[in-house]
Amino acid sequence: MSNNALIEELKWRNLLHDSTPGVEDQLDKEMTIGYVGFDPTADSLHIGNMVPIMLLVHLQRAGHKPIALVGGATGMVGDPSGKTQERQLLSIADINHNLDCQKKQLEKFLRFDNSENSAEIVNNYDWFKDWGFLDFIREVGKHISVNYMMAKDSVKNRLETGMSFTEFTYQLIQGYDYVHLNQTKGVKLQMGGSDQWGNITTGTELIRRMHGGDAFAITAPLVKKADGTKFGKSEGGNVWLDSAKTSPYKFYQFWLNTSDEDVENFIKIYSLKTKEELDSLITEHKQDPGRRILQHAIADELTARVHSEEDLNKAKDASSVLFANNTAELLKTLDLETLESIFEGVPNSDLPLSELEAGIPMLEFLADKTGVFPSRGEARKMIQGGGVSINKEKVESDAGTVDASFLLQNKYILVQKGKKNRHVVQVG
RNA sequence: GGGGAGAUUCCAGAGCGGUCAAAUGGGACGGACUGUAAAUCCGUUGCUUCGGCUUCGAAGGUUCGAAUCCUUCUCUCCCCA
Repeated sequence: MSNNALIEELKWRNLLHDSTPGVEDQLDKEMTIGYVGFDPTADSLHIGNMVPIMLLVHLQRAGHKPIALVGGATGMVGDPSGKTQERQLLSIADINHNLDCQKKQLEKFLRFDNSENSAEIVNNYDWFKDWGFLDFIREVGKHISVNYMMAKDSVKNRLETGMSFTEFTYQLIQGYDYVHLNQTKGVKLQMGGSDQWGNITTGTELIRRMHGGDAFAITAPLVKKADGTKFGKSEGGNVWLDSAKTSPYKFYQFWLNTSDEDVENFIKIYSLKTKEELDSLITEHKQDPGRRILQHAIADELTARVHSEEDLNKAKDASSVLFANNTAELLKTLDLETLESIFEGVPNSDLPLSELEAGIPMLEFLADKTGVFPSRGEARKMIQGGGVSINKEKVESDAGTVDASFLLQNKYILVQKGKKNRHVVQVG
């Protein structure tokens, strides 16, 4: 077996979970066309989806051709993999909307330049829309036995709780995608998360039985945190790539807060830095973990790549003002423009100036008026616990009143709940 | 169809007539310590104008008083057919 450079790279980056025999030879032999499928379950991709994206990125950087498949057809059926319950079908309108959104995001990561290994985006709805049910079961269904399909984990795990025929069919639909791409575009590699292994091998099996050609597969491991909790969630839920759903500031903060235990693994998976660069960063980081060199490196690189250099700078400025100590005085001196750029992306609420001028009791301000706390009782308890600051000054008592004198540049009030949660009240 | 067990605050799980807004554990959140890390320790974890108010599957009933007793209903689980 050869030591293909791409495979070696995926290995040290912990991006290789499983692969079919012979992939290395195939990659050595010729420019290989590989694809990854994306499920249009949401109108944005999230950082979990970025792992298969990285597979495509590395594939292209190694000189091969990446294809991103958006699942207009598969999305209509619903992938049962890893699901314990039948999925709710999405409406066609939702699917189309989601597809469009995801396409735009995918375009950011890959190179589209009409060169030989230029990336491509395809939609499996295009080749499924004209198939009739009878044609499909005669031409495709005949090649795969129900026994084979039942043996897949995605099906086996649902035998107890039940599964619709629709979802049972899913692997055939996805499997046929591979057949189609193999026949029409010469695609010989399918990649994806390890949960896709079953679906992918149905594809290679179909190709083998229908046409007898070569077809290979690579999967990446599921990203996990060292403490066993789910990766890619922050308190607000998923960490999305869409800046409207997860602001660049929050995105940057998410990565900056990566624990020491995880950061080495994550940076290998997500960074495009070379092994040498990463090794030296890792060594440096270990000498003084308190500087959080790796956390800064991954947060900088990803915020810039997913959003932009400009967004990164704003996120960093905001973070340094919002998190540095003793900035209460500094905060008051910042001009409106600076304040606005810092507060961009920080969770916020609006408050009419007239109400503020009349003076608002502290608890009412924190709970009813701004929604920083769900109830006054909770706000009171948090103040008693020393967890609330306004404009970076600790709130000592719940009896105070908030009025116009709290305004920064006549427009904003900064509320902090605990160490990490910032909230901006916009008055006007 | 027959028999049995159960439904408690985010979860698990105590409570079995007053001392129960409800033990304990987990989670979550906050504080201290740090490095916006981990571990650890401490605190909070129904709402409140702090007088109270609304919670223990649902609806009724017994009682001075019910999460706890009774009736009906709904749902879940297990065993036998």
